Amino acid sequence: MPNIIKLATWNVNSARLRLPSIERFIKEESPDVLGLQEIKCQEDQFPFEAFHALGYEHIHVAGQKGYHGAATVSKLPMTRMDTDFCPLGHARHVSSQITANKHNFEFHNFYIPAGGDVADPVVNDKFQHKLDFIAAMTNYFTQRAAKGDDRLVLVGDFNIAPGEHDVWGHKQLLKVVSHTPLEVEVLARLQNTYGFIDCSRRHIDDAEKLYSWWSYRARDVMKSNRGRRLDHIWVSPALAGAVDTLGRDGHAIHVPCRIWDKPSDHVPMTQLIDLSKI
DNA sequence: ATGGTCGACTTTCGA
Repeated sequence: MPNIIKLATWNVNSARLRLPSIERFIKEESPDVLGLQEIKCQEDQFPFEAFHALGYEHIHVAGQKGYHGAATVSKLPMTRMDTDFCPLGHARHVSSQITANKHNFEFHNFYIPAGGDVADPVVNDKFQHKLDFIAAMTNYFTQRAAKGDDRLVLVGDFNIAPGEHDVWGHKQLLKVVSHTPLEVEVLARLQNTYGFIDCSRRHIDDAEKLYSWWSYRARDVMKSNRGRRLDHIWVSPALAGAVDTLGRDGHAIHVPCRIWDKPSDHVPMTQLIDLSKI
């Protein structure tokens, strides 16, 4: 087992329909652990065999019929954790304790609610649900943070682009769900519980545009390039050294996946973790 | 200019 492992996250918008693309991504990038969101199937419909054939022996699925859903597939041994964040009972999260070279870390895979169209919790239940879901995460990690120096990885589709250069047009999107000041604030509050490190910005300047999602509705999606950085990989401070070994080269947002055949509207991202530094 | 497109599973919802 090498000392450097690769973690990945991808909102695939249907695990079954996207399976050929997922297989291609795995062959190109060989992640050791891959968190999937929006699998859009029940657990018994998840393509376990395809992942087993690619060496992912360990699979945790939180599925439901038709909508949402998260799954984590891993080459490394995992133990399922018992956590719950969704007030509506949606399958939007799966937490796993992972063992790598005798080191343990937790891998929390999230699909935070998108929040509907109107950025007002009074008139839009979906926006309120998004805030409630993030509040449940914040409560959980606040309690955890009081106890010690845990090795945590949080990944997934957070459905919030926090920074000015995490969207194609900051001013144009200030009232658009995913980039409102209120969402940015509650995400920062979640991040502050542990002082989570935003891996995409660890070695890339805040002024550089970074996107992980582009609407299906856009024409000439890559030419117009009206993207948002909705997907995230965060690590707790105990893993800071483990993400710094390779600097900027340790992280990647795999933009070309957006123009593969039958693409997801999100692209995957990867982060290397140097186990010798934990 | 306020559309437009996906995917699952229905005659519509969530994104």
